[in-house]
Amino acid sequence: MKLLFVEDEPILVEEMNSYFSSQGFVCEQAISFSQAAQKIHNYRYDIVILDITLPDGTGMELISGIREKDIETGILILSAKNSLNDKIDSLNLGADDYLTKPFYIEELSARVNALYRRKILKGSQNIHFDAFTIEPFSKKLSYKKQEIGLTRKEFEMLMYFLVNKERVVSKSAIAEHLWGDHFDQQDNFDTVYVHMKNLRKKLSSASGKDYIRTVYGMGYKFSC
Amino acid sequence: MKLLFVEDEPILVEEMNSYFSSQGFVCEQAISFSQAAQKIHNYRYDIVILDITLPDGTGMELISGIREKDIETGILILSAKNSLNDKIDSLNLGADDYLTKPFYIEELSARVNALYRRKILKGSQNIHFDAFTIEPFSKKLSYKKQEIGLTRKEFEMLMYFLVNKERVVSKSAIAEHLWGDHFDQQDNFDTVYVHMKNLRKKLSSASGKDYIRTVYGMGYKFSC
DNA sequence: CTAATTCTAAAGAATTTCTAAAGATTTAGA
DNA sequence: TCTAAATCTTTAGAAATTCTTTAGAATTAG
Repeated sequence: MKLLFVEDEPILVEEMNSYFSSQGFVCEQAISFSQAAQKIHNYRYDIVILDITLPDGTGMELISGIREKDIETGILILSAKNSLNDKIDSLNLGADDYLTKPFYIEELSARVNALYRRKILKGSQNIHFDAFTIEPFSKKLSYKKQEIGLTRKEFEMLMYFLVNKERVVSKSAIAEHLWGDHFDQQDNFDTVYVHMKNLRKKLSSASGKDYIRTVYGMGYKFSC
Repeated sequence: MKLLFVEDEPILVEEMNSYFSSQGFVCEQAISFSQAAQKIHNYRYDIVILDITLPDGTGMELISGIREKDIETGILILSAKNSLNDKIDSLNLGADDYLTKPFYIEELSARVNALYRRKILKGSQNIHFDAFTIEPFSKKLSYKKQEIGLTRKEFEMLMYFLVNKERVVSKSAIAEHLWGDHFDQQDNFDTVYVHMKNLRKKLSSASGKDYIRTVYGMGYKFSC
């Protein structure tokens, strides 16, 4: 469970960091909207805690930016001024909760945990890597909210890679997983090659990155 | 499970020593950064407990030194001053946990054990020798975080040596292990020689050390 | 029946593995 | 101690294997 703090007061950041780290959250921080935007662009966070009063621009844009990329990220707004307008605007844009400074860390924690529980309940057994989201139930892959059509074989192949992330999987293991008994050892791997190529192409042309590496003579390895 | 205490207060060292020894940890100590650096260079520790306020230099360098060598070593920082900066810096550099002096030995123990559990969970079925790490599932060899590409035959040969560390293995044993039935006694060992040479070269050009000694007329012996 | 998916086949690119030969080192025996 | 034989190292390139890509045929699903 990954948190991002967007906040420029180091002491507050540190306090949140240590508090949530000790609760088992993985924490990162950004001290400006631009830095936050960059981090959000490159990674995926489960909950973003966002001080909208930062000096370098409007936090509202950041909120819509997050929502554009990924509907599942929880957004919790911090605000120094108890402004009704900010509150309404940010909730309208898609924030999930709102807290006014100053606050007790325990209250923030309660709200973050509430968000966290909601996310778990909502059945977010979705799988994420970088900015990709996989919805196993509907067999859908998307990159930053944009759906990428995968065929069934491609989807199964990707799932198998994700289960075996960072491990080398042999072609026969892949074949066995995709075709079961129907796959003969005598068969050649031509069709594996073809699906591999197509899956690679779809992943890389969406993200610009390569995820599946060939380990010559041994198999393939998925990393992210 | 091997611990290293980097600490210059003899009483504290003695206390930690007896406490963790009785828990089954193997303990060593260094009373300065330079001594610690030397020990870390020569051995591999599972967890390093590091007082960053030692007088002879910056502990930050030591942290990055450890991380450069081996990503899996746990690092726990002790600090006399409750300095926020030290904490942030050291955590940023790759320390795993932080504890402020003075502390109860029980709290340190709890944190060390937490680190230990995390390490076990992380699948430490990885194999280490000197600063080399082998990840059998990802078929990866690395030296101080840097990956060394091995071909399949080289990888299998290295694994065979590690299983038979400090023993003399004959060429026919190696050949049998690498080629199974396909290897004929009538065949010559030319190809074994070639793979041996290539493996040796990769190991030595990464580390500057030779690990595989020729035992004339009998075979080869791997030591580290 | 149509469209999408899956598979086949073949060319060629990339990488590893093997072969062969020359040179170096070690051992054993004179 | 010297020499010949045996064993090992190294090199370079040939051969074999493994992988990528393409295009189109066969199959399947809607």
